[in-house]
Amino acid sequence: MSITNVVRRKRVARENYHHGDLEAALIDAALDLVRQTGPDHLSLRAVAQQVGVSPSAVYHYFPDKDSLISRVGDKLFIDLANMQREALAQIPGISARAAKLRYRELGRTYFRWANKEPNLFRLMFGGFCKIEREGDHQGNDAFLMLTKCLDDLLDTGVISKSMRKYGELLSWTAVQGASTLIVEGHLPEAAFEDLLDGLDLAMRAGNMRAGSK
Amino acid sequence: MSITNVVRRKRVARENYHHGDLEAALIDAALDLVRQTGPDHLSLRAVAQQVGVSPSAVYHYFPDKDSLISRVGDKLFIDLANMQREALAQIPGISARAAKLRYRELGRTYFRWANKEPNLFRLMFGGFCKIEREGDHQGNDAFLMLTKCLDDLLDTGVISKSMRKYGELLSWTAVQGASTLIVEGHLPEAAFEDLLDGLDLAMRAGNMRAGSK
DNA sequence: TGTACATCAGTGAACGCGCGTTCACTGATGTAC
DNA sequence: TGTACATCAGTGAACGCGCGTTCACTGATGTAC
Repeated sequence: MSITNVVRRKRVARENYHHGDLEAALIDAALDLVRQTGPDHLSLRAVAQQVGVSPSAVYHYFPDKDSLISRVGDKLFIDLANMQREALAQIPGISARAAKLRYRELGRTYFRWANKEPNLFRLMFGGFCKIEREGDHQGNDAFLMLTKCLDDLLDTGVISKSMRKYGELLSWTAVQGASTLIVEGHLPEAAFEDLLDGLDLAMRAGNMRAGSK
Repeated sequence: MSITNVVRRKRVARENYHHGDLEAALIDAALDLVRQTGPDHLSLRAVAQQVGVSPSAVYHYFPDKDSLISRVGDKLFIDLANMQREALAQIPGISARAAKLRYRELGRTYFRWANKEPNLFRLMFGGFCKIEREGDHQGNDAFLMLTKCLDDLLDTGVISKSMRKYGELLSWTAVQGASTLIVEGHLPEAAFEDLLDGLDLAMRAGNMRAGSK
């Protein structure tokens, strides 16, 4: 079947009896409902209703409710990575200044995402969706962007060689933890910028000569 | 009513018709069920059944299900703080070495808690229980212990004055984030000790002279 | 010490509801000739 | 181009269930005299 064929079929189908891309529509609807009501409280029937389809139709695309939720989780991780990619694209350049801005912006984007949509953040990190390849963070886009950022910071002499080793780990965990603690009300929102300042300073540990402005 | 009176009444009651301390028993049972099945999936009826009491009895002690869950959350925070207190008590002394060990043990206890009982950890930080006084972390026991640890590290010259300022924030967020990311399968378990190493190094940033072994 | 009574801590039935999942089905669509 | 047929993408009714919450109640307990 040619691509053209697929496209034509979709277009025609969408207007009539067949939905066209029900799978994607279900994921989007589920995402929207999670956003509004939280990851617990998501119901299959509500998702189907939102799309305007019978509950049983869902089972043509997902074996059960959990796998639908997992797919929503997958999409959220992709969305977050895309958001970070766009943020980085706004700050080009190989200067130390640009590298520093990119590093902070990467963290801010992560936090902003969490803070703006707490329920989506909870779905991602609250044990609702299974991680397919455990611990395989290396392969994911967001992690690669962080690695690139840290490499730039090292190359431009902003951070120390000795701290570079812990760069991804310390940055990711601190930003993740701050996001959770702020979202859940354990820390005030302003704490996030403080944390970025702390990370800036921390990442210079080991050779202060290179850490000058 | 005297204390003796209360105690006697409790003892007698427990054996007969009246439960004696149903409120605490319900919280314990709820905690146990959350531990097994996760914070979503907790049902009032199951809690009542576990205690051996009718579902409606719960309403003599809690206005609704959510407030029971919140009470479980409160207890968990207290339990964690107690566990940390006990861990610190095992490492007395005012030496730099003791201070360093206490600092690491504080983080490890937090992580061990999360890793051993993921469902309880999810209840605490997954948006299931309302925080009564938002952002009032200063008052809580665990935070005070962390502050004390960091003061000791500063006094013994292990960490820098400039990083001391960010001590609580950076330590708490990093440990919290690492716990979440490891529990949820985004990072391998071994990453936690790496993180502690990274934090040790980071906290010396600003004046390396003081950071010598 | 014994009795009458108020209070207290629970019961048990019922409410209305929404849930995930199954199943046989139907009507639209695409395809072969 | 027209027709017969297979396939595909949905429907809708039903299943059995467990849920949170309410309400009138009852039997045990504590208290006053």
